[in-house]
Amino acid sequence: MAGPEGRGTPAAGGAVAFAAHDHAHCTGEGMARAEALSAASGARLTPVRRRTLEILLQSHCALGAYEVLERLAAEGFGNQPPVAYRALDFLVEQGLAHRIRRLNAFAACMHPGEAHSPVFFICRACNAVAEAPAEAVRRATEAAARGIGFTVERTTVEALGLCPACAEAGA
Amino acid sequence: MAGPEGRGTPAAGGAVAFAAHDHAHCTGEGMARAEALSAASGARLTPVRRRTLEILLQSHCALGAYEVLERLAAEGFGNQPPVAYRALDFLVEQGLAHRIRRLNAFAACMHPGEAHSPVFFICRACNAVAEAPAEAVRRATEAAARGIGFTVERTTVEALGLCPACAEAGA
DNA sequence: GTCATGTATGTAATATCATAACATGTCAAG
DNA sequence: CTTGACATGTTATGATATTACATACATGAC
Ligand SMILES: [Zn+2]
Ligand SMILES: [Zn+2]
Ligand SMILES: [Zn+2]
Ligand SMILES: [Zn+2]
Repeated sequence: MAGPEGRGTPAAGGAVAFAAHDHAHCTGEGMARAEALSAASGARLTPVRRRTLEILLQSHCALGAYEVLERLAAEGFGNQPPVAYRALDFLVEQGLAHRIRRLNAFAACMHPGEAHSPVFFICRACNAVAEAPAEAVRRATEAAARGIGFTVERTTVEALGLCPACAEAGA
Repeated sequence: MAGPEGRGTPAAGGAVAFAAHDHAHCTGEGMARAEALSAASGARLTPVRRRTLEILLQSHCALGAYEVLERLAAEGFGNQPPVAYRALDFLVEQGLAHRIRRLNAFAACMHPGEAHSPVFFICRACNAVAEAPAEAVRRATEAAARGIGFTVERTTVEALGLCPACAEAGA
């Protein structure tokens, strides 16, 4: 129902991409890709999981587990934390969503399927979040790891700063 | 009193550096640098703050705020969460400690003073943590940021994987 | 000195995030 | 129809973090 909203002020948003664009398209596209990937991998995209992904895509924001839970519960799914955490963990494992640790929140992946090591850019003024592929960052991290004999399996890269809109407004 | 210990099993550690080395030296050296930097910048390294840094340096591990609090309280400082969080936040702001989000923990900085954008390597088997400078990672992140008009102020880079010891043991 | 001001600390209460443990339901293979 | 694997629901609790307010301490005017 509601447009993009979530963490941060409603006015400011918390959008997963900075540029304006067609949300409905994102959502439809995202669900279609998720379906395809799940079918291919044999992962079971059950009703709660599917709906959880839709919620993330529709909100187009980073949402806390309890925000997701609220929406799920309002639609007749369980209303206890594990319901949301389990669905979210599944999505993260399948590469359909990401966890953003600085915000204690989750966001639908903008590039599912493609092998990617995303960087998240988080605006400290409006809480908007953008996911960008960053192969170069991954390579640099692994180079540093080799120097100390560490084997990298996953990396979390989150940058805090100002989105284009807030930088302009603040200037 | 106790040697290095904290998050994770006492046996396994959670050390802030993988290689064996002289803890006492680290601690003394670390406190001396902290003193010098605080004097230079005018920051007030008060008793709680000073002791908090010592605790991090001595433990030589990533410690949770409540673990730090426990130790502070045992020495007569306040025993409520804000006491620990305030001291830890101060240290992080001054660049004397880092917050490790994946572990909900804090660790003394191994390279205070030097401008650095650290990468943390976290062993998923033994919880050991190593801090490594990674200028190349910062540059790659900023390059990606420029592409979308984002202004980076701080970055968090945490890599999960296997430390040399655990990789060998597991192999 | 003492007064006002800013900063640091102490404490109580509460908010927020996350998981453990167990019960119930669903579905397909045997 | 039973069994086993997996998903979901629910209760309870644990772990992490912050708000709000009270108190103490420093510093610099007056
Ligand atoms: Zn992604
Ligand atoms: Zn912004
Ligand atoms: Zn450091
Ligand atoms: Zn290890």
